[in-house]
Amino acid sequence: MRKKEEKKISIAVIRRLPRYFRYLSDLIKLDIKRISSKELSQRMGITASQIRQDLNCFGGFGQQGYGYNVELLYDEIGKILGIDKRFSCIIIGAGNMGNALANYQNFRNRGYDIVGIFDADPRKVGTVINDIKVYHIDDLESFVAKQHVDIAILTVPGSRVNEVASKVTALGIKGIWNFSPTDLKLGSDIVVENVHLSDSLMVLGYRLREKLNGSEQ
Amino acid sequence: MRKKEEKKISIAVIRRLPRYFRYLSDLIKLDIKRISSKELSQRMGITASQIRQDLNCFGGFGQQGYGYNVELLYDEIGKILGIDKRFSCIIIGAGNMGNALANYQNFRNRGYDIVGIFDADPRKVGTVINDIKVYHIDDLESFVAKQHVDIAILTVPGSRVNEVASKVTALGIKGIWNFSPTDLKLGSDIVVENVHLSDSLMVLGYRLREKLNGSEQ
DNA sequence: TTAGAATTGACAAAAAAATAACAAAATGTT
DNA sequence: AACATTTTGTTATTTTTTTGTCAATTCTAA
Repeated sequence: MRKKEEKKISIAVIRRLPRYFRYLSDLIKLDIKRISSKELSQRMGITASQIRQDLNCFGGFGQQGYGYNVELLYDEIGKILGIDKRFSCIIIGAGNMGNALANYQNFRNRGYDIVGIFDADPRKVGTVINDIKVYHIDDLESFVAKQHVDIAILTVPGSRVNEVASKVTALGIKGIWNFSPTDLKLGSDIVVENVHLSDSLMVLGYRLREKLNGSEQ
Repeated sequence: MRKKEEKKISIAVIRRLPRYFRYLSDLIKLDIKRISSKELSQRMGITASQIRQDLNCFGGFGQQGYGYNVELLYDEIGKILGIDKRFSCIIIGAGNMGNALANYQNFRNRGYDIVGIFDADPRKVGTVINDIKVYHIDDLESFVAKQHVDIAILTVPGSRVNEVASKVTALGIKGIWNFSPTDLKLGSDIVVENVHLSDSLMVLGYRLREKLNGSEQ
């Protein structure tokens, strides 16, 4: 019932956790109290074996002959993902994507507070997006000196992102959520998660064309 | 020099292609004419072996003792990704994310034309975003009857997405780029590419916390 | 209370992916 | 022109990931 000690967990497993979390959240909404790995596997379209093995990386949350208690499992995965802890985030780049992210209420629910938005455009500075103030990028240093920031969300053009990322790193921010198409070249003491939308779209295009061509034959 | 016949290419390889494409584009901008798998591997932070093996899934684009011709390789990967072909896309959901995507010029450069935006909110209908008209969701059927649509980009709330996805599927659209946090339950004749932003952010949070805790010890 | 059914956790096997190794071919150098 | 160097394409090996199996445990129902 307690957590396994220090067996390095693969990133593939980690990336599945939010999905489990979503499905469990849905089960709670449906007022389902218990679930077997078999039934969950059918809902999620993966194997029961994988679910059991994934969950066992973190400890035995289930019970033989019974399955998993939905609410308990939800809480446990939430703890693993750190939903109970809060992160302080800033958005750099008040363009369309920055705007969209600033307006996402979901992030706050998941423990991510957006405490400021930064941009180089003086016309944007001083405005407010979803109750969050827009500051000039030059005020980033003094802002970070006053208020701790865990994560910088970068929605700046690809041409600027390396410069901004260096600045952010120099200020001691340890996490970057990068929306620019450019890969960041940074040291190993900073965690970067990329969201390359164009890449994703191109993969969709490839798969779609493959499917369409395949059905012609 | 010609393409390998019908050896099924894994999705892991496909997902790396856009990244190769980006790096080659950068090399062209730097006016670099040739590159070895070794040098590219150093730039990209992966192994040379992987690059050679990935590229060989599609054919021998390199030359022993020389390496790869940057421009040629760029063109070949472009062809594989179908950059030369065009896709007709619509955005469903004219909220913040829909707006942001409608304003991305990059998609058009990559062969993805956004030909219409749809929303249920009558206040949005009739407006124009980045020269693209916003229509009422009820006009989707007649729109699709007049104009072929390959891909639907879904930026609607999670609560609506299944309903919208069914409608889209019924109209014969074969590709979905899904931005809602909900997984879509659809038949196998439709290709779905998910962009689960919350999932990505939670993974960043996990990795960041792991790093911070790890350095404490 | 007992027997049968269900289901996990752990381990084994299989499959997939990544990396390494190397012969073959082209380049560059003297 | 000869030879050392570079570098690919391909095959072999290793590692990682996924899937399958089953004893042990708990539940359920008579």
